Amino acid sequence: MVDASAPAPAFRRPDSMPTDLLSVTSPASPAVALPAWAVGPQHADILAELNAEQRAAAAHGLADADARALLVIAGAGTGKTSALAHRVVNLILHGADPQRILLLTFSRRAAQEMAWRAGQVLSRALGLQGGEPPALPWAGTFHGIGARLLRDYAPRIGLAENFSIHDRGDAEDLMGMVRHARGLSATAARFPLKGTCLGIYSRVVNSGAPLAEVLARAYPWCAQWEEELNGLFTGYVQAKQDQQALDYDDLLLYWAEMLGDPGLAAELGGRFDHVLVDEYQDTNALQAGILLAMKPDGKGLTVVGDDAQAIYSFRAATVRNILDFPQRFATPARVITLSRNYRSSQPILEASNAVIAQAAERFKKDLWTDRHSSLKPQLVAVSDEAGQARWVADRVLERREEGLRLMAQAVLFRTSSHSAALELELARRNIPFVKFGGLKFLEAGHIKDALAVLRWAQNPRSRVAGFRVAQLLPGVGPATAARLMDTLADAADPVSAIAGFVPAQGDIEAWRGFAQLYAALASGKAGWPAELELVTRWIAPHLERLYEDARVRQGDLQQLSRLAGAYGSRERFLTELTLDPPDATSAHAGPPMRDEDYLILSTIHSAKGQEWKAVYVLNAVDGCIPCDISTGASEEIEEERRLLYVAMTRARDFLHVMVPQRFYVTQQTGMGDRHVYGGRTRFIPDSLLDKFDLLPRPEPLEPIRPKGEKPAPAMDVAARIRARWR
DNA sequence: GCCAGACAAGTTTTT
DNA sequence: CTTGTCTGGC
Repeated sequence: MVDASAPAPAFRRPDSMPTDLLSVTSPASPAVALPAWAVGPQHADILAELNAEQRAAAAHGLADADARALLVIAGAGTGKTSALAHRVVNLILHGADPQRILLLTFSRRAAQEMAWRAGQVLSRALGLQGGEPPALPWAGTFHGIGARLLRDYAPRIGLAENFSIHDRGDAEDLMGMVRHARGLSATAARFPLKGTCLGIYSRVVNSGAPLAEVLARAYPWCAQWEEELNGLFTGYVQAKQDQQALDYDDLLLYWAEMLGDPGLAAELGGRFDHVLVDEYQDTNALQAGILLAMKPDGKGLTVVGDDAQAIYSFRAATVRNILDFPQRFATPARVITLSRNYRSSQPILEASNAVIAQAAERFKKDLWTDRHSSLKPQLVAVSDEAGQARWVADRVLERREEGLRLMAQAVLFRTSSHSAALELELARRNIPFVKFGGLKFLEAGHIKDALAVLRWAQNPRSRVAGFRVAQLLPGVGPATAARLMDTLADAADPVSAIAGFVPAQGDIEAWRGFAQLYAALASGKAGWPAELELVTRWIAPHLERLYEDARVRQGDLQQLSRLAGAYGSRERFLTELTLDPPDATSAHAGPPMRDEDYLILSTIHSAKGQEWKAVYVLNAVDGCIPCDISTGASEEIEEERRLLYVAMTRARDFLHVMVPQRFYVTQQTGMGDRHVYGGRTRFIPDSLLDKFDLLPRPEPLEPIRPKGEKPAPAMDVAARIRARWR
């Protein structure tokens, strides 16, 4: 048994990590138990700075000895983080042990911010000056906490302690290998791709629903493969266990299964006096099950969320979790609603409220604010994406002239690729930006290659890693790699097995070089992060051979090396990178300097929980918001509506909703690019137009016509654009 | 039997 | 840009 006070292996994000500057930088302070003198009635009254609703949430169950579970419905910008942080501090001031408080958040960034805020409040309450406030050792994501608990309990549940954690890509690769091994890549009718298979599998695990139901509801086009999929998943689970690997879902699933044992459930539940969960609307059935198993009577359980901001159903999150929460307990939970918005101006709030008011089912709450303003949000008609990019860039610069830093402004969009035109425009004008969401650093092929080498050294049984690495060598393809992994599976000593392996058509010299590298890594003599240098040096010539743009990729590897120095060991590096990948990409070669100013570009999903003074929402047209893929079931439409609501409520003072009149879809070659007239998003119908300032200020349209045809008269186009606004 | 390279197709959102 | 499939060459 590892003591709960042991330093958290998976929980400290190194300060020097480049992406860190994008979030609140919290000093990673060690867990400090409060001195006895600090606990008592003499502390400052921290609750005085809250409003009545927040205070009720922060004080629930303390003064009045009300032991019910607590549900806090916290609308956008209502000071949710503050209320939660104050609750944590209040608990501590009333004698709760910080080591026994479990704080579950949606992202690591949110966890850090929460821990930091709580630390601030606590310092103030205790009148601490300077010095490090006590930290919350058990603040993290469900997945992160799961990983940590599983490392602790591994010996007791028959799990290898050095289990690998597969990220999405690894999991897909393994699924692909099993898919192939079972002959499913050569079926007459096309079998679902490995990514789709993993999606289905993940959905089954996270929703707890039977495969047939998941197929019918979310993957109807794969329904004919139910039997094969079932077999595939059996093989996939077996493969994971054979190589001692857990995927993201397993981190929750093993945790939940562990709680199925009454003894362990009592032990785990008893380990924490208080469990607080943020963003509860985005948890799934599996996560809800974990909470219930840990706190069956609801005592000590607090969940906070906003059903109007549920945007993760694709991850099997269900808004039912929050809607049904009060009734899950013998004594129903207490519900407190925070409705005072501290973020947005009155007109922005009104427009956002109007958008969400059209939603079908929700906890009723109309947010209010006293931040009056005469400035309505703008609904801006532009010709097309290029015009949109120019308009946004113009406005961003204008605002900066007015004194609003780039960092106080953000551009939000539904899909990562929607910012492409804008990125070009920004680059052209030398406006620095950082983009969140979309393809990540770690998903690039060459980064995965390098990490696979390390992962393979860490866990020689990792078939996914070995399979990938072996194929970097000239003359080694899937067949040889598979043979190698088979040989290795039976071998007692992986190092000599690799050294002794002879690739039939491979380059013997190249193979020897790799065997030496592997031996060096396995011995651990080089130490960390020197090991990564060895890998980088070894991999360079291979990248040269495999990729056209090898030089750029070399640069990325150096970036990886820089990251590596901040972690204590190879194991930590791999684990933390998997659970908390750097989530920003930027136009710069390296990360921007700390004092540099840059514009934020972000998917709406990644913008959750954040706010900016000025917000630009791109492509508010049908087909983008709602996304044309998600226009099937009405539930999906509702989620897209909430997505727009989330985007709009990020704005404090200025909100611009962009409506390009013409939107291109790239089609197959030969037919040329097509365009669609999606029209303004259905979530802002005519009846809501009075909530906005309309800016029909279209850019001049380029003629759109097949070759050889005369351009349409300009007047036609202009009339058409006016007609859009009626 | 196996690899490398060419070609086509599918690309939402994320721990 | 990546993944899957097909084909030519060893």
